[in-house]
Amino acid sequence: MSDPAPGPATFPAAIAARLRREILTGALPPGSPVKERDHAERLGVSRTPLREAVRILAKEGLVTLRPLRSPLVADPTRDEALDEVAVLRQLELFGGELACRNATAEEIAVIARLSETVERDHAGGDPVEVFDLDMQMHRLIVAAGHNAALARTHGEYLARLWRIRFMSARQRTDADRVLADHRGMVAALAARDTGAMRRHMESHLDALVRNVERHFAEGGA
Amino acid sequence: MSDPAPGPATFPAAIAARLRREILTGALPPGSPVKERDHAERLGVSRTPLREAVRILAKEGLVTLRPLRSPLVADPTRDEALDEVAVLRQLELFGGELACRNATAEEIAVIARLSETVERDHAGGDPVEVFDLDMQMHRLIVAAGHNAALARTHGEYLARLWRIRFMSARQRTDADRVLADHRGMVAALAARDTGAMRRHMESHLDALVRNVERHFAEGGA
DNA sequence: CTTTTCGAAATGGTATACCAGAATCATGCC
DNA sequence: GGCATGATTCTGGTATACCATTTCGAAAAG
Repeated sequence: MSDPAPGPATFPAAIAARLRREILTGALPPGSPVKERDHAERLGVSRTPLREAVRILAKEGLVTLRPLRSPLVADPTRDEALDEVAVLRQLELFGGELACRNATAEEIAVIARLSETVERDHAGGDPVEVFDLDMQMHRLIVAAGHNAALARTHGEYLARLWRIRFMSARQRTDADRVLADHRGMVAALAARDTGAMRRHMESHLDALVRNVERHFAEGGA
Repeated sequence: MSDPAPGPATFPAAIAARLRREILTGALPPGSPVKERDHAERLGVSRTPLREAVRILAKEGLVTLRPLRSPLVADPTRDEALDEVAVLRQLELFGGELACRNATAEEIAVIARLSETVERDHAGGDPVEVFDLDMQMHRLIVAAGHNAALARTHGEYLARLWRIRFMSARQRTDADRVLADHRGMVAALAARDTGAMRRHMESHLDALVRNVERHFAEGGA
């Protein structure tokens, strides 16, 4: 979420990254069609790689495919979003448990440093930047569990929920409690205390559920 | 796993289904390259849809993509497979818990009927058929949890682990304990007893872990 | 004025031609 | 004889042309 307008993206993954950014920032609003020719011309690329990029985004759940029709930018309902949060919760709790068991000292140190960075930059830093750091921390914790399949699937859910998380988080930051959760998670990880880790992660994830519910209650798109 | 040699598959999903079957049955052994031109000609289809089919299989984890190289039929190591089983375990346990809470009476009845079918056909029936029914039962239980995201992700893991599960199950059936687990799961579901459900599913999934470990210990491919 | 119908434009799906990088093998040098 | 090196062949990546279906507006019937 930093590059402004890079040159013509050549690989499908790069095209997907660009479209993903446009979707997540709202430049491509939910429900809008993703027409192959239009976006291909706009991005200075052929239909073939753009088509593949759309498929990548579809697999991530950011766009929904319709046979013989234009794909649409995904527009999950409240219940669908909560279902995804529920799965994310299970994946992340499992990741935390594995991290307590398998994380190396270096990984713990990196996570602790990142937590401090978030805490330091929280007040003055760019909210988007802080939000990305927060997500990166969760990703690192799961990665520290040393289960590649879990890390991959967890990453997919994070990507799919990025926009909702972002729009939920910017409404009310809950800054103090979020930071307290982070501190608790880092401490639990350092102590390899799976019970404490689970408690702090549950607190964190419960807050996410509340944020999402409030987001939709306030007519979020 | 029934159609012998259908006519030219026209849609990518159909092509993917055919390739999937060939991979899971071992016709395309793990590690073998999936060359676009060869298979496109063999299946009487162009490279474009076949390419998309390969991407579908890649997302399912059945083939691994390499930049500028032929994709390979996936050949997971023991640890990778066990990692995936561990995630499947979490997903399935969560599905069982949700099923106890959200399943309708009709869904419970369907699952109970299927369990009886498996039990009846187990002795004489085709092993492949029985295996598919077993997997279908797990799929139905998770689906009864009424969490679409969970069902989708769980289905992906089932597909990815199909071959290993199949080759593990055919070695030693563990028939009696498997059927006992099924009965226990159905009973727990009917009683909406999440604790009992979890215990029986854990028994089932522990057996799966043992099967996979034995499969690799015996030099499984 | 509303509704239906027909046709032109648009759009996704597929086939094919072309391009760039990689693998392979023959050849020549050490 | 072994190894580096080069050209040929093969393979995935991309662009483009063609086709089938859908869509949507205009025109005509009610």
